[in-house]
Amino acid sequence: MHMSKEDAIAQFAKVFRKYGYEGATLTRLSKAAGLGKASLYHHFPRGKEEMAEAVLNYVNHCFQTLVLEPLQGPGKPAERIYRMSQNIREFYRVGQDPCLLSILTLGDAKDLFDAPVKRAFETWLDTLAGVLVEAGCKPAEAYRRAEDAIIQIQGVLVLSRSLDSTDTFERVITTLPDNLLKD
Amino acid sequence: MHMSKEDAIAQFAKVFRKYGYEGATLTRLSKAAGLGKASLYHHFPRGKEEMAEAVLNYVNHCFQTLVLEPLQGPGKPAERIYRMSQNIREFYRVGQDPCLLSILTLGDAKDLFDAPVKRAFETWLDTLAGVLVEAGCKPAEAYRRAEDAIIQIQGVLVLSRSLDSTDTFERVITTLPDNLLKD
DNA sequence: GTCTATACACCGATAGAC
DNA sequence: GTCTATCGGTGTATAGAC
Repeated sequence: MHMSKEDAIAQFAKVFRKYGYEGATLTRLSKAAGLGKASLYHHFPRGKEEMAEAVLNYVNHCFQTLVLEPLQGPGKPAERIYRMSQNIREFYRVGQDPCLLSILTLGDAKDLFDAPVKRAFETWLDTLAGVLVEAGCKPAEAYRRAEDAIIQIQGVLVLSRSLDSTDTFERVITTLPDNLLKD
Repeated sequence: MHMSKEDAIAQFAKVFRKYGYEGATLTRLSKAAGLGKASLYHHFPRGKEEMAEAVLNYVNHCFQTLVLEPLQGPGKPAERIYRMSQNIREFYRVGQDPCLLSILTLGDAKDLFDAPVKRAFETWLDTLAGVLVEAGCKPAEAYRRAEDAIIQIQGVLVLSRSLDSTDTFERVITTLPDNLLKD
């Protein structure tokens, strides 16, 4: 391989995010990896489905590092939430990248990946709500606010893509910590 | 045709929403319309792209009737916003239907439909902001709140689909009018 | 206006040379 | 480990009978 397997998977992620599961054809994946189609099967014997699994694991790993670990790490709750917000800005490239998880809820991919996608969102919800409880929120209120934050992020990704603008994404990310911690 | 052209287009809409533009194959569209593939070309000579255009027009028309007209119609701003919220609940079938506009921002469809999709969101934003101005908001604040409302709706559609639950959708729609009109 | 049959490109996947 | 060549299937689209 010209690039490492992890680099290839990172390139695959771009293809799956942009075209969705059905639109991520072996031709596109092959070009993204700089390998012939047949060569992909040496690294991913079960084909496209295995490539998508690898992408999902890779993205979950990035998400873990950039979003979840800052929330669980040291520092005051407010600082941790600020760190998460800044890293979310990076993770979604200022709203220019669609969320891979949400992409995998469409078409054939939904049936293949609904369990891990659901788990990923639940983990995010629980982790964020945990920090808010630590900051003094009652559990029910913390969970509601965590939901609202994730809704805001997913929503602004859709709107940014539709309007082809990063302004609203910036605004939402900037105001996210205060919205979570208000009162 | 067993069904009217409009009925067929409504069936097409389900296919495009569920599978995306690339995943909406002629075989699936053919089954949805109850017609052979070749027959589709009698009604939509330019093929799949023309079918997607028809779906977009149809959905925009439904959206106009259910969401925009209530906002522009008679009654106090608060009543109109409440009516919009209830109709949004219906329009997205309590969060069980993905937003067709957001679906068309992915893959090949993005290049084909980005202009009309952008226009649709801008119209929604402007109409909603107009009502908030009428309710006493300053224009900048009204626009910001309109953005937040649409972000919430798009976001909760993603989350509802990912968690396979309608609870959060119900909560967001219920609290939407108060959030828009608070203070 | 709908159908069967078909054209041709591309799909995911495999065989086998190197 | 990567390639070319190829498979069977399906994609979009068209021709022509009825």
